Amino acid sequence: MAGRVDQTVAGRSASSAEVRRRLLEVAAHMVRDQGPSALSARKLATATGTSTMAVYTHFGGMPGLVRAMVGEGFRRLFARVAEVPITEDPLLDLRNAAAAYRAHAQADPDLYAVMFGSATLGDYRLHYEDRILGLDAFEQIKQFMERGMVAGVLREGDPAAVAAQWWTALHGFVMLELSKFIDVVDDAEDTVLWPLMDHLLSSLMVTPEAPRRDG
Amino acid sequence: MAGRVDQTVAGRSASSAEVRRRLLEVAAHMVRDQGPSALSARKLATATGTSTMAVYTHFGGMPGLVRAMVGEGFRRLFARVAEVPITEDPLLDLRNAAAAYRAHAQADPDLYAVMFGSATLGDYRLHYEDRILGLDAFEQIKQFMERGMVAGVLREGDPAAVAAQWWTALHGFVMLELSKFIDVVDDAEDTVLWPLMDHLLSSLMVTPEAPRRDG
DNA sequence: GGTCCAATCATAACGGCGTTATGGATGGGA
DNA sequence: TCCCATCCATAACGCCGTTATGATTGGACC
Repeated sequence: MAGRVDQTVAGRSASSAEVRRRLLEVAAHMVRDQGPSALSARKLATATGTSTMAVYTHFGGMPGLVRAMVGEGFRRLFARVAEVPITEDPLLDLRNAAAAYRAHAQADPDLYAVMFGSATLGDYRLHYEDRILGLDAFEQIKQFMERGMVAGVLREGDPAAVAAQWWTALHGFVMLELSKFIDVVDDAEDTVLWPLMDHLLSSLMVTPEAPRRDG
Repeated sequence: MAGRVDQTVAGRSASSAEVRRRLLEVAAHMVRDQGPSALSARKLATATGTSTMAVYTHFGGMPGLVRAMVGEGFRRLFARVAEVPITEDPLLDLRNAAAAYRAHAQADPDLYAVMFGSATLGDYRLHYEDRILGLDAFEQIKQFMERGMVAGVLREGDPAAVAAQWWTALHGFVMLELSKFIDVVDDAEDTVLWPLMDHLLSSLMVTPEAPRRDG
C-alpha cells in the first residue's frame, strides 16, 4: 500500500538472491579487513542492513555462510589459476601457476586461512562436497603435469601424484608464509619457494636443468 | 583451622604450579578428544575441578592458556624430532626426522592444527616469542642439513634456506593430510610425501640417487 | 481485483561464551 | 600471631549463535 515509487528504500524490494549475494560480499569484506574473528552473525546483519534471520534464511546458520564463502574462495582460486596462459613450455606454465596461486592467497590471506583452517579446525568444518571445490584447482595442476609428460619434458608417471607433490610444496609455503613462520629465513620467496619448486620439478624432468637460483 | 591431616581434599592445598599444570593437561586432553571447539573456560574449569578464575590467575585468560598449550606442543615436537638417532647417513636421519615429525602431528592432529592455526587465524593469535618455540625444531633440521654438507653428501649452500624448503614440504603434506585434502590421491604417504621429500633431497645432493619410490 | 500462501526477516528470548568485579579463604613471612 | 598477597568461588556483563514467533509481502491462482 502507499504507492511509493521507489520501493527500494522499504524492506521488501531487493530479490532474495540479491540479499544472499550481499551477505556473502559483506562477510568476505569483514574477513578481509578485520580478520575471521570479526565475523559474527549480528555484526554481519547490521553491516548488511538486515537481521540475523537473513543468515538463517539463506545459509541455515553461520557455518553455512562460512562454507559458502569458502566455496567462493575456492572458485576464485580456480579462476585465478585458470588465467595463466598455456605456452609451449609446461615448466614455465607451472611456475606461473604457482605464482598466481600464491598471489591469490596473499591478496586475501585470511580467506585462504579460513579455507584451509575450516578444513582443519573443528568449527565450521567443511563437508566432503566443499572439499570437491578445492579439487577443481587441483585438477588444473594435474593437467599441467600431463602436458609436461606428453611433451616429453617430465618423466612419465602418475600425474595426480606429481600434482599432489607440487601442490603440497606450494601450500606448505603459503601456510608458513601466512603464519609468519617462514620469516626465519631472509627473502623467503627467493630462498625457499622458488628453489623448492625448482628442485621438485628438476627431479621430475627427463633431463634436469640447473635450478634458477641458489638452493 | 581444623587440623585436617589430608588437606588435599579441601580447597587450599595443591600448589599453584600444580593447578596450572593440571589445567594445561586437561585442556590438551579436551582438544585431543573433542576438538578445539570443545575447549571453553567454563568446561575446562569444571573438568579440572576449579573455577574459570583459575584460568585468569595462571594464564591471564583463554588466549594465554592456548598459547601455553601451543608452546608445550612445540616443545614436544622438538623433543620428538630430537629423539631420532644421528647416524653416519645424514639422509637417513632426515627421513627419520620427517617420519617423527609427521607421526607427532598425526598422534595429536587437533593440537597441531591449533599450533599453526593459532598462528594463521585471528583468534588466540600467537605472539612473536611463541613462534620462537617452533623455531627450535627448525634449528634441528638446519643442523641435519649442515651435517649433510660437511659430510659431502649435500651440496654446499645456506643450511637455513634448505632446511626451510624441507620443512615447507613436510608441513604442507601434514596440513593437507589433516584437512583430508590429500585424499584425492591414493596412498598419499607413498605417492606424495616420500617421493616429494626424496625429490627435494635428490636435488640437494652432490651425486643424486634414484628416488626410493615412484614419483 | 481479490485471495491465499510460502517466503522473508524484524524482534525478542535462551543458553553458552570470555571476561570482570568482588570478596572470602588461605598460607607463608615478619 | 598478625598480616597481607595470592588464589579462586560466585555472580554479573556483554557478547555470541540459535530458535520461536509473528508481521509483512510479493507472486500465483481464480
